[in-house]
Amino acid sequence: MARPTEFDRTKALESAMKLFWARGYTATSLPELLTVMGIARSSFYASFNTKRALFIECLELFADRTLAILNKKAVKVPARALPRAFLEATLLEVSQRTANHGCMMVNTVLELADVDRELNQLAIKKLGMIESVFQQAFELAQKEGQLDTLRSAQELANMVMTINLGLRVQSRKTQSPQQLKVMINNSLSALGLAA
Amino acid sequence: MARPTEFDRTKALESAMKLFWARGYTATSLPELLTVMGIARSSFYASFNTKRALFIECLELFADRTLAILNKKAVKVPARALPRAFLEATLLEVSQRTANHGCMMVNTVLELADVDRELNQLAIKKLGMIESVFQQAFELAQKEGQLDTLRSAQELANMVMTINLGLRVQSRKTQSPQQLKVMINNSLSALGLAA
DNA sequence: GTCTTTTTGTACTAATTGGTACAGAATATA
DNA sequence: TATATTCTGTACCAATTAGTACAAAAAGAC
Repeated sequence: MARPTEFDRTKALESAMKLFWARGYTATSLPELLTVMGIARSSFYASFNTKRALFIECLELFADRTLAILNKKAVKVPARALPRAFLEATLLEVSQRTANHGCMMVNTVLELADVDRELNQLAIKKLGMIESVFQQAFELAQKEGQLDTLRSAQELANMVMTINLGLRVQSRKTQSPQQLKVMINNSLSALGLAA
Repeated sequence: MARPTEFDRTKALESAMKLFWARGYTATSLPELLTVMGIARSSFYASFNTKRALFIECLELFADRTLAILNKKAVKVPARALPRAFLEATLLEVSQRTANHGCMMVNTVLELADVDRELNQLAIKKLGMIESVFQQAFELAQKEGQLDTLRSAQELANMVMTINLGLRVQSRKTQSPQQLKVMINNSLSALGLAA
């Protein structure tokens, strides 16, 4: 065998993900990708096939990380505190620059809805997985009597998602962390999940 | 003078707006625009200068129409019924295809946040005008004792906007009118504006 | 040190991008 | 009907797009 280690695939993927996250699929050009990834054109095609395939990998990386944050919180805090824990972790406990990038799944849904059905559906599926985690947490909490049953777990999870999606848009329109904090508090209190 | 009427500028602008609304700024090419507008390349540049200038015109057309709907409802229904009237008018009382396009301002904010600061700011400004209408309606209603003052008009308007933004994202992920209706009801009831 | 393999950089390609130039057609005014 | 003006269609432009070809360099295996 010969010349094994090449560059650092994981780091390159990470850099590409950040750029796609900030600028979207269409507006990100291959030369820009190569620059931030720090690799040559031929290495790119050898390792990632196409721009589109790379985008899918990036979207899945982003979704996996988001789900990891959510699942980690889900085993640490009670279900009624999960929405707050998730929103604060992803919107407040990050740099303002990161918060301003919003959520890559949400960005993708809006950018590609009528442009690339397949990528759009992938993003929608990932958002559905987030919603499922909330729903299952609420179902369990309701069974154990830790959460009132005025609303079904399914309905409540859906409402949390609507709020979540709304806040992701808010976070893309250059909001300060203070403003975002107020919005999170108000939204959660409206849902009866403030405490 | 000679040859006055050219094509129908208003209709061409309308067609362009619909395409930008559905596909966004970057993914809409000039040939596509010419096709739906039904005009030749030279006529296009004579009447609309550049693709970017056309987009600005379209965004302003969309915002004007949205504000017109909101203002019309604002003089017809009490302030606490305004959010519902607006959401139903723009999400339910339109074709499903139209609802699935979401809101052009929201789409623009997410697509161009880190791509074209100027267009992004324009979309943000228009969304701010929507929020202002809600705020002023709430202020007046509170002065006249028709709306409780548990929350300030400013806070309430902001919460309505977060819900509104969230529902625009929901509407882009191929939701049925029935699902959207449920989401609208649940969101408004969470805000204490259900009745 | 030689061989083999996989890297890398550069030079391409064909298609598409937004935008321009310009000749010729069309039409209102005179 | 002649003129002036503004339209339209086509042909172009330079730049950029994603993707390919290939020679040369690099490095482990033997």
